[in-house]
Amino acid sequence: MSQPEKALEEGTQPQEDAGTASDEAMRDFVGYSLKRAYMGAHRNATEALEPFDLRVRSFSALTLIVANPGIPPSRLAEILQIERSNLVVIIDELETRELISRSRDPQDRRRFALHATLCGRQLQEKAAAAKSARQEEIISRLSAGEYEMLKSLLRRIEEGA
Amino acid sequence: MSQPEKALEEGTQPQEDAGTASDEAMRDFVGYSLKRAYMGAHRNATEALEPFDLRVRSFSALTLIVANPGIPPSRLAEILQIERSNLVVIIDELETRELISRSRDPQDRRRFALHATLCGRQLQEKAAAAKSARQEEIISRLSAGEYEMLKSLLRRIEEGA
DNA sequence: TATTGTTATACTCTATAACTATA
DNA sequence: TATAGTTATAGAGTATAACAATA
Repeated sequence: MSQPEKALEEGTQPQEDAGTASDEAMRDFVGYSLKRAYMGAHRNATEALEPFDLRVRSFSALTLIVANPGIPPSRLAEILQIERSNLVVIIDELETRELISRSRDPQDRRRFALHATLCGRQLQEKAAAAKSARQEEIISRLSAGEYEMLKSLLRRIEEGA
Repeated sequence: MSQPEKALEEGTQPQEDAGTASDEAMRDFVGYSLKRAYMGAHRNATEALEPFDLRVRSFSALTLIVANPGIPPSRLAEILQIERSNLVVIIDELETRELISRSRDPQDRRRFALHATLCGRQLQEKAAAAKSARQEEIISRLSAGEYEMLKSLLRRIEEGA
């Protein structure tokens, strides 16, 4: 489809001038553009969640617990694609702040069932609204159709990788 | 444009069933999909570059040095959006492997001018070809038009953030 | 006084192994 | 024997402060 070497051969000719240095040579690697877009969105989200004392990952965990009451940590780790061992500290913090509760699953006492508390649901709702409002600043330049297209294309990239 | 809370209210109704747990509640946050697509692409790229003993970041640095001969580390750090102090170790490794060379800029002796060696250019070319071939596996499901659209949309997300 | 490259350091994120309790 | 949760730890990646050389 695209030849990344192209930029080096015909596009920007290598020049002995540091002032004109650009990242054009990396732009044919879609991962490069993905990373930069992700980094920008992540910075944006981090700032939006800061007033709620939530990091992006703890917000994601809280949101998924609100949406999936009773979810066990193992399933949550699987969805978030992080190690169970690394999820523990996130859950610990959410529980300490009384945003979620841990209770043993009666069917399988190895498992915990995670539930958001009323306080947790309320915080999640406010944080989600703030995050959405902030996200609007980024995607306001896209039409509704373009936004749906972007999500669809990202989904296909994700599934292909 | 989109209301992330929607999924919780009308889409997937919170069910006391861990088996049906999904990440649908996070899908209205474009950063979530961006991260997953980026992570997949990064894993893919890491694997493609492994035979060349290059990490994604050192490949990016080498590629930009090949494309921009004489670029100083400060400009390279700026383009890659990393701290100068963290770039030092990357440049050190590329120089130790004799893929690039450091020489003082005669105009401004504070600066270095970075150049790829012949060996460095050859390795970059081979690695870029392997990375592109591997990338094809991901984007082969997209038409040429969709691929260009994706890159354009990512660019606009990046610029808006 | 400001900038470039550098070192040292700390903090976050991620990955792995081993343990316990349950199945 | 296998799985869920947990602990400890090591490795990346990232951010900050301070310094020497140069402008």
